[in-house]
Amino acid sequence: MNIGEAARESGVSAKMIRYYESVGLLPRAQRTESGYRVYRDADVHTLRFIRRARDLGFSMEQITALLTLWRDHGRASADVKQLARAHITELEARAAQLMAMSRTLRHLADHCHGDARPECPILDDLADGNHAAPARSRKAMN
Amino acid sequence: MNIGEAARESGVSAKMIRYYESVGLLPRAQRTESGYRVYRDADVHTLRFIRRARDLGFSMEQITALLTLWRDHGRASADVKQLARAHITELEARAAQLMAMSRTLRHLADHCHGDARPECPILDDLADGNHAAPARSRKAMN
DNA sequence: CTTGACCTTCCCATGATTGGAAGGTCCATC
DNA sequence: GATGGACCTTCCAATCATGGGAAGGTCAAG
Repeated sequence: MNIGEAARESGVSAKMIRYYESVGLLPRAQRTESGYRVYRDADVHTLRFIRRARDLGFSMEQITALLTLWRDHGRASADVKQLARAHITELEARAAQLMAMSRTLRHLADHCHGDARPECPILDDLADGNHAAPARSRKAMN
Repeated sequence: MNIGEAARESGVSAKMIRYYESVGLLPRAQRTESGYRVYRDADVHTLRFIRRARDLGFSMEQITALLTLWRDHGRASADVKQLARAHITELEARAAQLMAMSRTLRHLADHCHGDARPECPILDDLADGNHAAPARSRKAMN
Protein backbone atom coordinates (compact mmCIF):
# COMPACT_ATOMS: atom_id res chain seq x y z
CA MET A 1 0.00 0.00 0.00
CA ASN A 2 1.24 3.48 -0.95
CA ILE A 3 1.51 6.40 1.43
CA GLY A 4 -1.58 7.97 -0.11
CA GLU A 5 -3.71 4.96 0.57
CA ALA A 6 -2.33 4.66 4.10
CA ALA A 7 -3.20 8.31 4.58
CA ARG A 8 -6.74 7.78 3.37
CA GLU A 9 -7.23 4.71 5.56
CA SER A 10 -5.74 6.22 8.70
CA GLY A 11 -6.91 9.79 8.45
CA VAL A 12 -3.33 11.02 8.79
CA SER A 13 -2.10 13.09 5.85
CA ALA A 14 0.78 11.77 3.76
CA LYS A 15 2.75 14.85 4.78
CA MET A 16 2.33 14.04 8.42
CA ILE A 17 3.17 10.38 7.93
CA ARG A 18 6.50 11.40 6.41
CA TYR A 19 7.01 13.91 9.19
CA TYR A 20 6.27 11.37 11.92
CA GLU A 21 8.76 9.06 10.32
CA SER A 22 11.39 11.80 10.10
CA VAL A 23 11.14 12.61 13.80
CA GLY A 24 11.22 8.98 14.84
CA LEU A 25 7.61 8.65 15.95
CA LEU A 26 7.31 5.93 13.32
CA PRO A 27 10.01 3.49 12.25
CA ARG A 28 11.38 4.05 8.77
CA ALA A 29 8.93 2.61 6.29
CA GLN A 30 9.95 -0.13 3.88
CA ARG A 31 10.54 1.03 0.34
CA THR A 32 9.93 -0.33 -3.10
CA GLU A 33 12.89 -0.51 -5.47
CA SER A 34 11.95 2.87 -6.83
CA GLY A 35 11.85 4.45 -3.39
CA TYR A 36 8.13 4.50 -2.67
CA ARG A 37 7.16 3.92 0.95
CA VAL A 38 5.18 0.73 1.54
CA TYR A 39 2.64 0.29 4.34
CA ARG A 40 0.75 -2.65 5.72
CA ASP A 41 -2.40 -2.90 7.85
CA ALA A 42 -0.36 -2.91 11.05
CA ASP A 43 1.14 0.43 10.03
CA VAL A 44 -2.30 1.88 9.38
CA HIS A 45 -3.30 0.64 12.81
CA THR A 46 -0.42 2.56 14.37
CA LEU A 47 -1.32 5.64 12.35
CA ARG A 48 -4.87 5.48 13.59
CA PHE A 49 -3.56 5.20 17.15
CA ILE A 50 -1.53 8.34 16.60
CA ARG A 51 -4.42 10.16 15.05
CA ARG A 52 -6.74 9.29 17.88
CA ALA A 53 -4.16 10.46 20.41
CA ARG A 54 -3.73 13.73 18.53
CA ASP A 55 -7.49 14.15 18.51
CA LEU A 56 -7.40 13.87 22.27
CA GLY A 57 -4.84 16.66 22.39
CA PHE A 58 -1.75 14.65 23.27
CA SER A 59 1.53 16.19 22.20
CA MET A 60 3.88 14.24 19.99
CA GLU A 61 6.16 13.75 22.96
CA GLN A 62 3.31 12.19 24.89
CA ILE A 63 2.33 10.09 21.92
CA THR A 64 5.86 8.76 21.73
CA ALA A 65 5.45 7.61 25.30
CA LEU A 66 1.99 6.18 24.62
CA LEU A 67 3.25 4.24 21.64
CA THR A 68 6.08 2.81 23.70
CA LEU A 69 3.61 1.71 26.36
CA TRP A 70 1.28 0.32 23.74
CA ARG A 71 4.01 -1.81 22.27
CA ASP A 72 5.24 -2.94 25.67
CA HIS A 73 2.99 -5.82 26.61
CA GLY A 74 4.51 -5.86 30.09
CA ARG A 75 3.59 -2.24 30.80
CA ALA A 76 1.85 -1.23 34.00
CA SER A 77 -1.51 0.40 33.37
CA ALA A 78 -0.56 2.81 36.14
CA ASP A 79 1.96 4.40 33.80
CA VAL A 80 -0.65 4.96 31.11
CA LYS A 81 -3.11 6.32 33.61
CA GLN A 82 -0.57 8.72 35.06
CA LEU A 83 0.22 10.07 31.63
CA ALA A 84 -3.46 10.46 30.88
CA ARG A 85 -4.19 12.18 34.18
CA ALA A 86 -1.41 14.68 33.66
CA HIS A 87 -2.85 15.47 30.28
CA ILE A 88 -6.36 15.83 31.66
CA THR A 89 -5.07 18.34 34.20
CA GLU A 90 -3.37 20.26 31.43
CA LEU A 91 -6.47 20.26 29.24
CA GLU A 92 -8.62 21.48 32.07
CA ALA A 93 -6.17 24.24 32.94
CA ARG A 94 -6.13 25.44 29.37
CA ALA A 95 -9.90 25.28 29.12
CA ALA A 96 -10.25 27.20 32.36
CA GLN A 97 -7.92 29.87 31.04
CA LEU A 98 -9.97 30.26 27.88
CA MET A 99 -13.20 30.34 29.85
CA ALA A 100 -11.78 33.01 32.14
CA MET A 101 -10.92 35.14 29.12
CA SER A 102 -14.33 34.66 27.59
CA ARG A 103 -16.07 35.42 30.88
CA THR A 104 -14.18 38.68 31.29
CA LEU A 105 -14.88 39.64 27.73
CA ARG A 106 -18.52 38.74 27.98
CA HIS A 107 -18.93 41.01 30.99
CA LEU A 108 -17.35 43.84 29.07
CA ALA A 109 -19.38 43.20 25.95
CA ASP A 110 -22.58 43.05 27.98
CA HIS A 111 -22.03 46.64 29.04
CA CYS A 112 -21.22 47.86 25.57
CA HIS A 113 -24.15 49.51 23.82
CA GLY A 114 -23.00 48.23 20.47
CA ASP A 115 -24.52 51.08 18.52
CA ALA A 116 -23.18 53.96 16.45
CA ARG A 117 -21.77 55.84 19.42
CA PRO A 118 -18.06 55.61 20.19
CA GLU A 119 -18.27 55.02 23.97
CA CYS A 120 -17.15 51.48 24.64
CA PRO A 121 -16.37 49.76 27.93
CA ILE A 122 -14.36 47.13 26.06
CA LEU A 123 -11.86 49.64 24.76
CA ASP A 124 -11.94 51.44 28.10
CA ASP A 125 -10.93 48.25 29.83
CA LEU A 126 -8.14 47.51 27.39
CA ALA A 127 -6.84 51.03 27.71
CA ASP A 128 -7.22 51.75 31.38
CA GLY A 129 -8.54 48.75 33.25
CA ASN A 130 -6.72 47.94 36.46
CA HIS A 131 -5.39 44.56 35.48
CA ALA A 132 -3.65 41.98 37.60
CA ALA A 133 -1.00 39.88 35.94
CA PRO A 134 -2.87 36.92 34.44
CA ALA A 135 -1.80 33.34 34.84
CA ARG A 136 0.77 32.73 32.13
CA SER A 137 0.26 29.93 29.67
CA ARG A 138 2.20 26.77 30.31
CA LYS A 139 4.41 27.46 27.38
CA ALA A 140 5.36 30.82 28.84
CA MET A 141 5.83 29.42 32.31
CA ASN A 142 8.96 27.44 31.48
CA MET B 1 12.70 56.37 28.16
CA ASN B 2 14.60 53.34 26.82
CA ILE B 3 13.00 50.21 25.48
CA GLY B 4 13.93 48.34 28.65
CA GLU B 5 12.10 50.80 30.85
CA ALA B 6 9.10 50.80 28.53
CA ALA B 7 9.13 47.02 28.74
CA ARG B 8 9.19 47.09 32.52
CA GLU B 9 6.41 49.65 32.73
CA SER B 10 4.15 47.98 30.18
CA GLY B 11 4.78 44.33 30.92
CA VAL B 12 5.67 43.73 27.26
CA SER B 13 9.17 42.38 26.71
CA ALA B 14 11.66 44.47 24.77
CA LYS B 15 11.82 41.68 22.23
CA MET B 16 8.12 41.86 21.63
CA ILE B 17 8.11 45.65 21.45
CA ARG B 18 10.64 45.48 18.62
CA TYR B 19 8.65 42.72 16.98
CA TYR B 20 5.38 44.64 17.19
CA GLU B 21 7.13 47.58 15.59
CA SER B 22 8.58 45.41 12.83
CA VAL B 23 5.19 44.02 11.87
CA GLY B 24 3.52 47.43 11.93
CA LEU B 25 1.43 46.94 15.06
CA LEU B 26 3.29 49.91 16.49
CA PRO B 27 4.56 52.92 14.55
CA ARG B 28 8.32 53.15 14.21
CA ALA B 29 9.69 54.50 17.47
CA GLN B 30 11.69 57.69 17.57
CA ARG B 31 15.42 57.19 17.92
CA THR B 32 18.25 58.94 19.71
CA GLU B 33 21.24 60.00 17.64
CA SER B 34 22.92 56.74 18.51
CA GLY B 35 19.96 54.69 17.37
CA TYR B 36 18.28 53.86 20.67
CA ARG B 37 14.50 53.70 20.58
CA VAL B 38 12.79 56.36 22.68
CA TYR B 39 9.38 55.91 24.31
CA ARG B 40 7.00 58.23 26.07
CA ASP B 41 4.10 57.59 28.43
CA ALA B 42 1.63 57.48 25.56
CA ASP B 43 3.64 54.65 24.01
CA VAL B 44 3.61 52.71 27.26
CA HIS B 45 -0.12 53.23 27.35
CA THR B 46 -0.44 51.65 23.92
CA LEU B 47 1.80 48.80 24.97
CA ARG B 48 -0.35 48.11 27.98
CA PHE B 49 -3.40 48.10 25.74
CA ILE B 50 -1.73 45.50 23.55
CA ARG B 51 -0.70 43.42 26.51
CA ARG B 52 -4.16 43.44 27.97
CA ALA B 53 -5.62 42.41 24.63
CA ARG B 54 -3.10 39.57 24.35
CA ASP B 55 -4.02 38.49 27.87
CA LEU B 56 -7.61 38.24 26.69
CA GLY B 57 -6.48 35.98 23.88
CA PHE B 58 -6.86 38.34 20.94
CA SER B 59 -4.67 37.60 17.96
CA MET B 60 -2.33 40.25 16.65
CA GLU B 61 -4.60 40.72 13.67
CA GLN B 62 -7.50 41.42 16.00
CA ILE B 63 -5.35 43.72 18.08
CA THR B 64 -4.45 45.69 14.98
CA ALA B 65 -8.17 46.20 14.44
CA LEU B 66 -8.74 47.06 18.10
CA LEU B 67 -5.96 49.63 18.06
CA THR B 68 -7.40 51.22 14.95
CA LEU B 69 -10.80 51.45 16.62
CA TRP B 70 -9.24 52.78 19.81
CA ARG B 71 -7.51 55.56 17.93
CA ASP B 72 -10.62 56.38 15.90
CA HIS B 73 -12.66 58.64 18.12
CA GLY B 74 -15.53 58.45 15.68
CA ARG B 75 -15.76 54.65 15.86
CA ALA B 76 -19.04 52.89 16.40
CA SER B 77 -19.05 50.81 19.57
CA ALA B 78 -20.96 48.22 17.53
CA ASP B 79 -17.75 47.47 15.63
CA VAL B 80 -15.82 46.85 18.82
CA LYS B 81 -18.58 44.74 20.22
CA GLN B 82 -18.80 42.64 17.08
CA LEU B 83 -15.09 41.96 17.18
CA ALA B 84 -15.31 41.03 20.84
CA ARG B 85 -18.29 38.76 20.33
CA ALA B 86 -16.58 36.91 17.52
CA HIS B 87 -13.62 36.36 19.79
CA ILE B 88 -15.81 35.18 22.65
CA THR B 89 -17.39 32.62 20.34
CA GLU B 90 -13.97 31.45 19.31
CA LEU B 91 -12.73 31.21 22.90
CA GLU B 92 -15.78 29.23 23.92
CA ALA B 93 -15.41 26.87 20.99
CA ARG B 94 -11.80 26.20 21.86
CA ALA B 95 -12.63 25.71 25.52
CA ALA B 96 -15.45 23.35 24.62
CA GLN B 97 -13.09 21.37 22.44
CA LEU B 98 -10.59 21.01 25.26
CA MET B 99 -13.30 20.08 27.73
CA ALA B 100 -14.62 17.43 25.32
CA MET B 101 -11.14 15.93 25.12
CA SER B 102 -10.71 15.95 28.86
CA ARG B 103 -14.15 14.45 29.41
CA THR B 104 -13.44 11.58 27.05
CA LEU B 105 -10.09 10.99 28.61
CA ARG B 106 -11.48 11.14 32.11
CA HIS B 107 -14.01 8.46 31.28
CA LEU B 108 -11.28 6.26 29.94
CA ALA B 109 -8.99 6.90 32.89
CA ASP B 110 -11.81 6.17 35.32
CA HIS B 111 -12.01 2.66 33.96
CA CYS B 112 -8.29 2.05 34.07
CA HIS B 113 -7.14 0.14 37.11
CA GLY B 114 -3.89 2.03 37.21
CA ASP B 115 -1.95 -0.78 38.80
CA ALA B 116 0.88 -3.06 37.75
CA ARG B 117 -1.22 -5.00 35.25
CA PRO B 118 -0.98 -4.19 31.55
CA GLU B 119 -4.70 -4.13 30.70
CA CYS B 120 -5.66 -0.56 29.97
CA PRO B 121 -8.88 0.83 28.49
CA ILE B 122 -7.04 4.02 27.54
CA LEU B 123 -4.67 2.22 25.20
CA ASP B 124 -7.54 0.01 24.03
CA ASP B 125 -9.47 3.09 23.00
CA LEU B 126 -6.53 4.65 21.21
CA ALA B 127 -5.84 1.42 19.39
CA ASP B 128 -9.28 0.15 18.54
CA GLY B 129 -11.94 2.58 19.65
CA ASN B 130 -14.62 3.29 17.09
CA HIS B 131 -13.94 6.95 16.62
CA ALA B 132 -15.94 9.50 14.69
CA ALA B 133 -14.03 12.25 13.01
CA PRO B 134 -13.71 14.95 15.65
CA ALA B 135 -14.45 18.59 15.00
CA ARG B 136 -11.28 19.95 13.48
CA SER B 137 -9.63 22.97 15.02
CA ARG B 138 -10.34 26.25 13.32
CA LYS B 139 -6.85 26.35 11.95
CA ALA B 140 -7.37 22.98 10.31
CA MET B 141 -10.81 23.84 9.02
CA ASN B 142 -9.60 26.26 6.37
C1' DC C 1 39.76 54.09 30.50
C1' DT C 2 37.45 50.23 32.18
C1' DT C 3 33.38 47.88 33.57
C1' DG C 4 28.81 46.55 33.37
C1' DA C 5 24.35 47.44 32.02
C1' DC C 6 22.12 48.64 28.42
C1' DC C 7 21.04 48.98 23.39
C1' DT C 8 21.22 47.53 18.20
C1' DT C 9 20.40 43.97 14.32
C1' DC C 10 20.33 39.31 12.74
C1' DC C 11 19.46 34.50 12.85
C1' DC C 12 17.51 30.36 15.00
C1' DA C 13 14.11 27.46 17.59
C1' DT C 14 9.68 26.26 19.18
C1' DG C 15 4.94 22.62 17.61
C1' DA C 16 2.23 20.62 14.35
C1' DT C 17 0.87 21.26 10.06
C1' DT C 18 0.27 22.78 5.33
C1' DG C 19 1.85 24.49 0.75
C1' DG C 20 4.56 24.25 -3.06
C1' DA C 21 8.50 23.45 -6.31
C1' DA C 22 11.29 20.29 -8.97
C1' DG C 23 11.69 15.98 -10.39
C1' DG C 24 10.94 10.68 -10.65
C1' DT C 25 7.47 6.54 -11.13
C1' DC C 26 3.50 3.96 -12.37
C1' DC C 27 -0.12 2.58 -15.28
C1' DA C 28 -3.71 2.97 -18.58
C1' DT C 29 -4.95 4.54 -22.92
C1' DC C 30 -3.93 5.87 -27.67
C1' DG D 1 6.19 2.90 -27.52
C1' DA D 2 4.68 7.48 -26.33
C1' DT D 3 1.83 10.48 -23.74
C1' DG D 4 -0.72 12.05 -19.73
C1' DG D 5 -2.34 12.12 -15.30
C1' DA D 6 -2.09 10.49 -10.78
C1' DC D 7 0.95 9.34 -7.79
C1' DC D 8 5.47 9.44 -5.35
C1' DT D 9 10.14 11.54 -3.74
C1' DT D 10 12.99 15.33 -1.22
C1' DC D 11 13.66 19.97 0.19
C1' DC D 12 12.39 24.56 1.57
C1' DA D 13 9.19 27.94 3.36
C1' DA D 14 5.36 29.66 6.01
C1' DT D 15 2.27 29.75 9.93
C1' DC D 16 1.83 32.29 15.26
C1' DA D 17 3.87 34.64 19.17
C1' DT D 18 7.71 34.30 21.69
C1' DG D 19 12.35 33.53 23.60
C1' DG D 20 17.49 32.68 23.11
C1' DG D 21 21.66 34.13 21.81
C1' DA D 22 25.62 36.12 19.09
C1' DA D 23 28.26 40.11 17.61
C1' DG D 24 28.85 44.57 18.20
C1' DG D 25 27.77 49.64 19.60
C1' DT D 26 26.53 53.13 23.61
C1' DC D 27 26.21 55.08 28.02
C1' DA D 28 27.25 56.37 32.72
C1' DA D 29 29.67 55.65 36.93
C1' DG D 30 33.90 54.71 39.11
